[in-house]
Amino acid sequence: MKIDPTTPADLSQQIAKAIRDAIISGALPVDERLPSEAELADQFSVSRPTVREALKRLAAQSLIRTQRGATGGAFVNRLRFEDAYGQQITTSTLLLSMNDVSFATACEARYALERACAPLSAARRSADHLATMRAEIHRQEQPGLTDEAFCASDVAFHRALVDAAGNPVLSYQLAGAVEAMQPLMNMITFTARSREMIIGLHGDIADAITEQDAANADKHLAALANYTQELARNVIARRNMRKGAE
Amino acid sequence: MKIDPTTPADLSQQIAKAIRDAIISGALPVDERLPSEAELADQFSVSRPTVREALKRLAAQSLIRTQRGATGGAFVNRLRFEDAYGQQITTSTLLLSMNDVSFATACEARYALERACAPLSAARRSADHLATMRAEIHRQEQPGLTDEAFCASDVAFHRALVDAAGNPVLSYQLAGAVEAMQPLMNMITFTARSREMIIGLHGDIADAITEQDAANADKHLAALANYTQELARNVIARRNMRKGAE
DNA sequence: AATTTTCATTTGTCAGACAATTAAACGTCT
DNA sequence: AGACGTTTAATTGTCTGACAAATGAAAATT
Repeated sequence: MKIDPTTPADLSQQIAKAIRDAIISGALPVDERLPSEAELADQFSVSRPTVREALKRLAAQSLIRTQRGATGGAFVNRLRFEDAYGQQITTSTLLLSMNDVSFATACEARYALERACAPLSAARRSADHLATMRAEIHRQEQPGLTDEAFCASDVAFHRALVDAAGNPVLSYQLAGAVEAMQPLMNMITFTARSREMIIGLHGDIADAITEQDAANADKHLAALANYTQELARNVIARRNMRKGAE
Repeated sequence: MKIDPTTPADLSQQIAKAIRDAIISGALPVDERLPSEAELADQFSVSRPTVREALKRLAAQSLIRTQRGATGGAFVNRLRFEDAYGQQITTSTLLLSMNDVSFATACEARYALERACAPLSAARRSADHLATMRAEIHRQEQPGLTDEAFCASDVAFHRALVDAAGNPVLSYQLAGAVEAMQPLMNMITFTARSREMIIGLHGDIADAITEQDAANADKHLAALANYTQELARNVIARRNMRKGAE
């Protein structure tokens, strides 16, 4: 592993890239121990703090883990789906909040992806996933539920629907789309009436998945997508009216 | 922003989390300048190297950018879709290579997501996207093309198809799925015969998108998914046979 | 008024030191 | 010999102080 000595700035970034490339290429396999910080400093001809900054960059991406002590050091970390979920959700949330993505765009993406999962979920759903979906619907029917709790349960319902597809790659991809929507969904305060409608559609979807009826599941998901978009349009229109009245 | 003084280890991680939470919550808006490293060190009662390690963690996630000089410092970075693509691709690639995800699973996820885009692409495709797709098909027909170049062109074709949906959130999500597959696809050395078949299906898909025929686009994408899976099964079967003969 | 110079501020890097942690090596006692 | 405590060496975590490099603002000069 070499770094370019002609561009002196950001040594820690260059070192991080060199090590990251070695991990991606497979030259450093999972659980392999990196040389100690002192050895890396020697190899790259930099100081230990600079090496440490590079290692912290990699740790922030869950590419390495560190351990203190005699046999400690930095080890190549097996990137697990659960670890990646968190990063995916953080990134997606910030992308939406920092780039003026309209609710309509985010909502469209979310339901398009979710509808892609539905046929697989219908085919492979386990009793566990069905039970989770039913439990969340039941929770959503509780009258005293706060808007935040309702939205959280909504997310849990949809994640169960996605997980039912039994494809971890899909679950990972969808985690970002579904979870990142929650702050936007929270902006839309659900009235009792709209909750009723949504719970009804959740029930229809759960029924279709139970009966392994992919076409019906898709139909009801599409209906839910349309209803959500309509709700959002109303909320936005009302907000604009209020603004105009001020 | 406070950090927990009772768990002394990993101060830089705690500081990074505190600042990250402030960014996600919106307390630190885009382009806001953070206090200087010396000031942060004072505020958190740690040394400057520790603060720097925390800032490097955030820089690794593209949450901040730094600038030297009198009016320099660390600024909250607007996370752009292009920046997020890279991280998404790195993470997806490592997830697939480190977790023994089967080709079938990855392929299923990829085509499920891509088929979710197809109806939107059919409705909204621009002349630009159509031209890109045709150009890549033309490139794929060149007889002297290496396997690597063919795969790269394949990726470009599918990215144009996804981008045609005109939804940046979808493009972001799909980037990981499509690009991360490339190393796996490269394992499958395409014969001249299979290239012909794939190019034909690409043409069918491009035709359907041109005619804004969502149903046909989906049909041909499904056919491409099936054919890819079949190719993979053959390659794997042949490899196992060779292993058995040794 | 325009240009050059100086200067203060900030990040980037380095050297050296000590604390905390950890497992292995070592010694001691039964 | 084996079990159990002790020492020790290696390694990361943190701190202090220093200097270099970049950069914009202020001051000096033409």
